[in-house]
Amino acid sequence: MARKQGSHSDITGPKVQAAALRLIAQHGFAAVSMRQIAAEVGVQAGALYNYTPDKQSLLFELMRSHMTDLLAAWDTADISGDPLARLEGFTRFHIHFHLPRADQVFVAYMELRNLSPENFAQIEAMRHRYEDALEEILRAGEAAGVFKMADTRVTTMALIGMLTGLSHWYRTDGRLETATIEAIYWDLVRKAVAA
Amino acid sequence: MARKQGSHSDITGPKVQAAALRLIAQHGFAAVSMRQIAAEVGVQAGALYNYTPDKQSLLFELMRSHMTDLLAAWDTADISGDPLARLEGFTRFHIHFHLPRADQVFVAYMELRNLSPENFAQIEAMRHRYEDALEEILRAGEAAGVFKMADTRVTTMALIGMLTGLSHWYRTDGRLETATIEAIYWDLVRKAVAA
DNA sequence: CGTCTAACTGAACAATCGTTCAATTGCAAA
DNA sequence: TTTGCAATTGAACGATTGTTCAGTTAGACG
Repeated sequence: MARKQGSHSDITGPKVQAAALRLIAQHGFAAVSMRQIAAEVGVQAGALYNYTPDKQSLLFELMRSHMTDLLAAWDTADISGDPLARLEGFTRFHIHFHLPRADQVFVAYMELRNLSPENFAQIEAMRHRYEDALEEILRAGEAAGVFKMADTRVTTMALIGMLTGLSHWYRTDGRLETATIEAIYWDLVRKAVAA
Repeated sequence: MARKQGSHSDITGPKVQAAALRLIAQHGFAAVSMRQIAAEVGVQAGALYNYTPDKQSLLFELMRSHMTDLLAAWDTADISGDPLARLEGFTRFHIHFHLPRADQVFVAYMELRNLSPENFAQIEAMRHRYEDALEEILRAGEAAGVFKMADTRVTTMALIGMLTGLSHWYRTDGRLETATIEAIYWDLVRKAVAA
């Protein structure tokens, strides 16, 4: 019979994820030990194995849930309209979603090489779905004559790179609000693909 | 009395650097052991300490020499002319320099958090000098009225991010030549900051 | 040809790694 | 209040870590 709500399990589980995310983002997966994560949670190392079968699965679950959240949020966002409006929607959605999730973005980008081949393939597939969403918008705009690019696939990767790079230097305590950043980046994106 | 040229030292030294660079780029600094590097070189682990005082210094030297090469190449490039020509020069220089150095770029970006605070500060300062070179071009173009941006500093970071992101997905065995990539990216950069 | 020493080996060091598991704890249900 | 079991402890495991160092080797020099 399972424990009721409020039992330690329901509290410790999320704590493990949060501690692992923070520590891995800061020091890197290979540099963080299970004992460090356990200490941050306030338990012994052995207790972590009630919440993950092993260290690799812990990393994978962090990345998988981040990508799942991203794709779910994108589906919910329901960006529609003409290609220009959809491109603006994608740009603002990307920034709005990623800026408050600095640790997740960091881990999802930096720790890909520490995933097992099977786990890597799953994350990569999800990332690809997200990239394809942008590429589809660009192709629609190209077909409609409102966008003009030398190479659509390369432009997709270039814009994704520009948007993702933002998470690597933006600081929430800096001089710029999220809304300001959104406007600046949208200006760059819009002009870059303008017909 | 030092050994003459052709001694093992002159051969093993570069081999250590090359092996460390390749392995760290592939698996990450913390995930690579001194014994793995030694095995790749063809020596025992203890022999590495003829070429580096410790593992941390080995990483720092890889990053320092990469950044030194970059800044030296930029100084030599001697990009001049009107702001538009200089921006094109910077864009093409960046791609031309970075594309054949995928491992160095990877290590220089992914392993910053594994540097000691003093070493980090040095690398960061060099990176800043490079970013400033782009920012100066953008400001000159802005003053001349040939560029127009919502925020010059943010645009600098956005363009650097876009250009650097290229190294993360570009494969030398892919469908696109370096010259083609240069042209595509220059097209995006030029339009993004156009007045 | 014999000498010297840079280069390297191979073993050892204490520390730390991920993971397992019998024993203990403490709360919820009966 | 007693019972049952989820949650956790704490110790242990074999493996591996970065680093040191006395001893061996081999190639260039006098």
